[in-house]
Amino acid sequence: MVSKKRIDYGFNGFRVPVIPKGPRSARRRGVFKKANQDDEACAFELLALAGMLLQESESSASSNASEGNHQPAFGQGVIEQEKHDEVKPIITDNILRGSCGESQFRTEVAMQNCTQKSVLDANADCLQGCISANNNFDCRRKAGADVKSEICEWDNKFQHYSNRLVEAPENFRESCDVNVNNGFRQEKEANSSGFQGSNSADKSSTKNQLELNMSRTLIDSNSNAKSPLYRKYFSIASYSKHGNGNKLGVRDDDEKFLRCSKVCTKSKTFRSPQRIAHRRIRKHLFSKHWKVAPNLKDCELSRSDMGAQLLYRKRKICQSFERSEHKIRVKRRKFFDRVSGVTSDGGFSSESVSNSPEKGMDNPKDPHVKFSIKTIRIPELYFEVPETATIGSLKSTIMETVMTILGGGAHVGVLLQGKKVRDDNRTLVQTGISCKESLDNLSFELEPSSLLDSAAACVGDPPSQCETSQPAGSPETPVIDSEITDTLHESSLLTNPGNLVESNHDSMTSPTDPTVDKESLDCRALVVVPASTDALAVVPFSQKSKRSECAQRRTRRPFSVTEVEALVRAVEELGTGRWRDVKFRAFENAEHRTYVDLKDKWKTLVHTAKISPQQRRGEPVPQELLDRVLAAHAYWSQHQAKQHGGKTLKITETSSAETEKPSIEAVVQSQPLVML
DNA sequence: GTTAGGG
DNA sequence: CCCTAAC
Repeated sequence: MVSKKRIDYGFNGFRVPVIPKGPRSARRRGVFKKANQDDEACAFELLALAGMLLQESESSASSNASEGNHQPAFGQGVIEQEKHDEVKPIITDNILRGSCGESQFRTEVAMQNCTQKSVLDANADCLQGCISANNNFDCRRKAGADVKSEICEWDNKFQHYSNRLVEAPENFRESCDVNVNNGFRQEKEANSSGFQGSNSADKSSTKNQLELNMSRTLIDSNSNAKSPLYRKYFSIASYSKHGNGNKLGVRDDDEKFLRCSKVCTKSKTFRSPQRIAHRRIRKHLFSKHWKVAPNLKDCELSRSDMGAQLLYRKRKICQSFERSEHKIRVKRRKFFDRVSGVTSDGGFSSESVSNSPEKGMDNPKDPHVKFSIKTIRIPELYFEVPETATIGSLKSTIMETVMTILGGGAHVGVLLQGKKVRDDNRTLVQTGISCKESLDNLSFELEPSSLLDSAAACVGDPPSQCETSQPAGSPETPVIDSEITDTLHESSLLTNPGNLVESNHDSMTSPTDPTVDKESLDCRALVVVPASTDALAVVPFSQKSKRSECAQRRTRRPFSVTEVEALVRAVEELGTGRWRDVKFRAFENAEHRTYVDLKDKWKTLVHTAKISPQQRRGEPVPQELLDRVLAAHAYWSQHQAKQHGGKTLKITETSSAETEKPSIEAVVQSQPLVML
């Protein structure tokens, strides 16, 4: 279990545990306790090495950039490592973390234990090639390369290398020596001379040179970390080798690897543990990350399947890796959404789309892509509310407008990287929406029906909904339907005081029944499903059901003080039974105010004037206006029967003649209201 | 189509 | 603000 734990640990981020300074602490930690897990131990160490190799590869990429090729002695056709600006496999990324802390320590240890280096160095190269190829799989896959053939290539190299390792360990050792002395950029020479089979005549001299150079490079690495590659190398040596006279007292720990090292150094049994180690490594690599063919034969038998699975698993890795980051991204995005508020998409768009890859990808034959829309952005809506408006009223105002728009009829649009995908017959795979990367660039949009070229979009809708069509994104008149046009029209007017008499004193406060808001939500176009469900979170109602089952309620628009004043003045002039005239006189251009609305408002004004100020809600109406309301109400209640058939002026004259209200008429005459 | 009144 | 009877 310990070994497994270690393996997991390595895979969980390749945080190679810091080797304790003393055997006791090492034992206490139980990090390297078990000695009968040699294979796993080797695998682990190799994985750790792989991490450092990769680290080296990255760091040397910059320092040795001018040197050209710095690939390991893995073969002539080693796939070039791409830059890392793209999504990297999790294994690579995590490798880079935490493996440096003890490398120094290992370097010191390795000074005295370098004889076994070649064996594990071979493994290291294998792993380097493996992971390098692994990286390239992902990158190339994204670039559209033939990954399958690359996989085969990698496999061939692996096989070839393994055979070399078995057949000519001495030659390979020399090649490793060269590498150690000169670094990765010497790999070509290593391949041509040592690896391909050089005479091992001055093997001893090579060895001496090796040790000499190791000492030197140790200094180098100690001084300025010029060659982390060597640290990497030494580190492996320290893991595999466990000499006596270990000054640093890690013998205890190293002995845990004694069996492994012993086995590995025997030429007869050399093959098997190495194979096992390879296989283990591969197995773990695959099982942990790819869950694919555990050995070469399997790979050879079905390369294509392997390629597919590799791709699939690799994608899975990336997805699982990205998921955590994606959460952060989503959070940030949510935050930004709240801050920014207004956008210019010209429609509703889901700003964050996520999926659940691990479940949806379980069956490669019929993968499912799950979506959940976590935020909805509402663009192109402008509100102007007084400073005294409550948060609740603001919410209500926004909610009502949103619901009005949604109720006006919307269709779901799919945008990939900001571009609309119009072909409804294409599959997700064909469109490229089946992978996680594209999901990040996927968004949904609620398109207003009037924007659709399809005539069906307007079926059953009033003609005005089609007439009001305007380009989405137009800041002035984003159009969903006539109702919304109306709403937004006024809203834009409100920002334009010159167009509206009531500009500066408008109130969006809700002075009346708050339950209206709740009622208005009952039959809206969107049903937001709780995020816990897996289904698409936003389910648009069909227009037909909406239209037939629930006629759309108009946006609630509380009367402003200005409007109240105009209404009072008109009623004072015209009386309470001529709402059509009142409409034409004072609200002719206010299309959203019907004479029924004016009548209702007068009714509520009378009621408001009769109740105590504490009972009143909404934006306060000046008491002076309310007094006039009561006076006019009383007057016209008395004179209701006397005003038929007369013009305003005549009535006024009559009224003034009969009653005591000449001043009212004077005011009305002198200041006719013009409402837009 | 308007008015009036209840909801 | 909606609904609708009544006109």
